[in-house]
Amino acid sequence: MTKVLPHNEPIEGEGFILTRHRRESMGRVYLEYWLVTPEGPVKLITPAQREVFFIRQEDRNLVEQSLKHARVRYEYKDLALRDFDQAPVAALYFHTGKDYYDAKRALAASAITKYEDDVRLTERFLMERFIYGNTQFSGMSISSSNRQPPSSNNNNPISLQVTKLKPVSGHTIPDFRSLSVDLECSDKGALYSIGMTSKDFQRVIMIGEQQEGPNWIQWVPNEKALLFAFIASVNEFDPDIFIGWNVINFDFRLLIKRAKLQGISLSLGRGHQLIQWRNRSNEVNQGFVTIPGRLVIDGIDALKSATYYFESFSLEFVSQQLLGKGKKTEDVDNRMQAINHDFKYNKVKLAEYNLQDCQLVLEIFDQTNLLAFLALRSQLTGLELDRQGGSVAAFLNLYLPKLHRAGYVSPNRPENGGLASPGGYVMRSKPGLYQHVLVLDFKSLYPSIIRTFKIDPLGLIEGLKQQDDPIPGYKGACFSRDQHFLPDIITTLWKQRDEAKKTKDAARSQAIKILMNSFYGVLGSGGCPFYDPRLASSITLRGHEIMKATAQWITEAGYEVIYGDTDSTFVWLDGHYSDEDALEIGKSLQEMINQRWHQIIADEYKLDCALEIEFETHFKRFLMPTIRGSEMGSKKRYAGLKTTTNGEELVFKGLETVRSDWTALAKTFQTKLYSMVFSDQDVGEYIRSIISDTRSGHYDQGLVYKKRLRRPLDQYVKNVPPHVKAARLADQINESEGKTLRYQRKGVIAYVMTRSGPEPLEYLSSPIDYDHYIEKQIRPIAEGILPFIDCSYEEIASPQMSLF
DNA sequence: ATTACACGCGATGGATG
DNA sequence: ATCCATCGCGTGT
Repeated sequence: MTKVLPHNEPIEGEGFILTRHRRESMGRVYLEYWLVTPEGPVKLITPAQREVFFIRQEDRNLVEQSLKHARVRYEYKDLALRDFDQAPVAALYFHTGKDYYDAKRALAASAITKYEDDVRLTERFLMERFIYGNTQFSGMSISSSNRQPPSSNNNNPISLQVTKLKPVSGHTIPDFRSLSVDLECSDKGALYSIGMTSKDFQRVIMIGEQQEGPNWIQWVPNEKALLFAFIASVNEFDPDIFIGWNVINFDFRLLIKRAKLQGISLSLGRGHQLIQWRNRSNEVNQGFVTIPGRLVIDGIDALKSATYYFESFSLEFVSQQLLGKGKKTEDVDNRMQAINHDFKYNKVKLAEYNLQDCQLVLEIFDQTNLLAFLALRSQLTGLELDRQGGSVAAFLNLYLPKLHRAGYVSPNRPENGGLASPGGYVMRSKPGLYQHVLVLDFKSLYPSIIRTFKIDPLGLIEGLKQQDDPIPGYKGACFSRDQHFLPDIITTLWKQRDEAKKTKDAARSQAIKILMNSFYGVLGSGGCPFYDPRLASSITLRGHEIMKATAQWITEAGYEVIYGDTDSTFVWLDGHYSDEDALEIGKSLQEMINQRWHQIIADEYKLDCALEIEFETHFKRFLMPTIRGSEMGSKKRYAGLKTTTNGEELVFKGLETVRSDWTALAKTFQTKLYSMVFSDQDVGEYIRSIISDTRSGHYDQGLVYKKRLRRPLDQYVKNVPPHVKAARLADQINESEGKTLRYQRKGVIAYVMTRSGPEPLEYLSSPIDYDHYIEKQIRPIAEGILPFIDCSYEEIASPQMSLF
């Protein structure tokens, strides 16, 4: 394909929006979008745009006085739009960022209400055109060949002046060119080498004398040359996306720092622009990078946003879990030593190590389909590919353009975070050791309530204007029968998800599920401009009603409901049933409940019912525990035994086994103990053996507590819990030995309870306090289940105890 | 660079007697 | 010595 295009030729095409930028020149604002297209990278430049926000027309005089006083240049225009109080609004337009920000400041000072003054122009431009992820573009070419520096290769991207941008139907996942990057450096941050891999590319740039080794090693004399060689490699490979492990806050952060130190411009952009670093507010150690035309995506962040969860997000741990392979386990201190040693004496080995890390990241992305997931999310929400969180922004992207067309501007966020709304209904439970417990779940309960009862911000406003026959909500809410958007947005997503499930497109189904479930959270969050307790409560309190009525019907059908949480109902079949009988009952309850809800919602509300309950699980054995030291049934904690295609499976919810802050000893013990109880085995001997083996040191490896330090170490002031004691001890020792302090700014601490209190695992010095583990890890677990088989821990344990 | 609330449990540290 | 409110964490949905 020819790269040098004539100037001012018409071009059109289709692509995925990778990066968005706002440029200002000659007193005008332009937007720049970099696209990934089948023909390669394309840069779109929009015509000049105006910044905008809205005010009430009644405030015009005040506003104009204020703006005049602040010497702001603006344009005022009355609009046919209203705010949620039905007051007519006007737009204020600005040609420059300075005027826009000056105006915002001036109006804030005089406490004049502004609307939508925090919508970024790059986003507004796309959302108002209903462009989400992909777009169809047409425009005129801009020749850029004469603007390239001489060092550049022939990868001249296509640039064009946009005349039209349109949404695209369909969801093509672009074939991203991704490059996995990893740095090696000294403990002071001096660079040793940079590794890069892709499907068809591998290179390690290494500082050192040319020597024997694989041809993918490029030798450079010093750090300056290393950085130049890296920039050259990037231009040569021309990646859309850099990937890596903690790649933003470690690798790129360090690259920027070293380049500054060496006085080098780190021009990694597609048009040779500089990479930019921005600090996240309040967080010194975390930030973002901006590279025009390219993205940097961190594997850890990406996995988390796809709802992967690992005990540890180290590259080693995650590779083992996902790929079944990793690198050699290593201690952080020793690893640094090994790298320093290899850099001196074995550079080829260091290069191989460097390359291996790149390769593992590449394989993790491949295995998990992460980029496809992120692209799908971007296509659903219009958010940037690398955006984390952003539920509110996603909602606004989908909702605002529709709201404007319905004649309204967005309200503002509540001043003080807003009042709390009730959450899900959690039934009191009936404790016991059961046979045959069925679980029935409402599928996506909150989205289905929104769909059925037309819960919607606009719908609430319209419903409250004396309408004929609004749909009742809670806390005084009424919803319009026909004016609303959210129910239809969810219905569309729901259908798309069913499609995705049908075609076994797990990434897509997952992305849709997350988005659908985020809508309730957004409406109930003070961080969302549409927050209204009437919206949130009309969802959750309807949920309460549905749960209670459902339980009532099951009771009337002759079965006992022993527990329920938000959208699930646990039904005990008291009596002897075969597996087939249980299955039949489950199905018939499902039928009955679905049928009755459809009936009620049609008869009483004249609405279509989107509620759907599903018979999910048949537990052959089930334990609903009591609250510790009480007769009351517990909530959010239970265990059960169910049959799957792979045999029997033990399920634990909320109990110690699934809690990361309990010891391996406790988890092993609980799993074994429950499985014995569920198969009616005698447990006395097992418990006694666990106690005595613990005391004799047999399980010492399993006595480690791991707990997060969720705040900086010096901010634990009201209380000093054991894990903080251990962390402080560890860093005291680190300091006295001249080592790096490891627990000052959040993290995870591993500690052991000794006779002199909690001690960090890495500096364990006192004898282990076995009594602590027996009393605090074994005993409570035994006491959670023994009463249900008429045993007491005292009786089982004391004969053994008396020997000591 | 702003989805929610409900819940249990162990430890802490001050109050209580 | 015991009680009790609170803290801190992790979890369920």
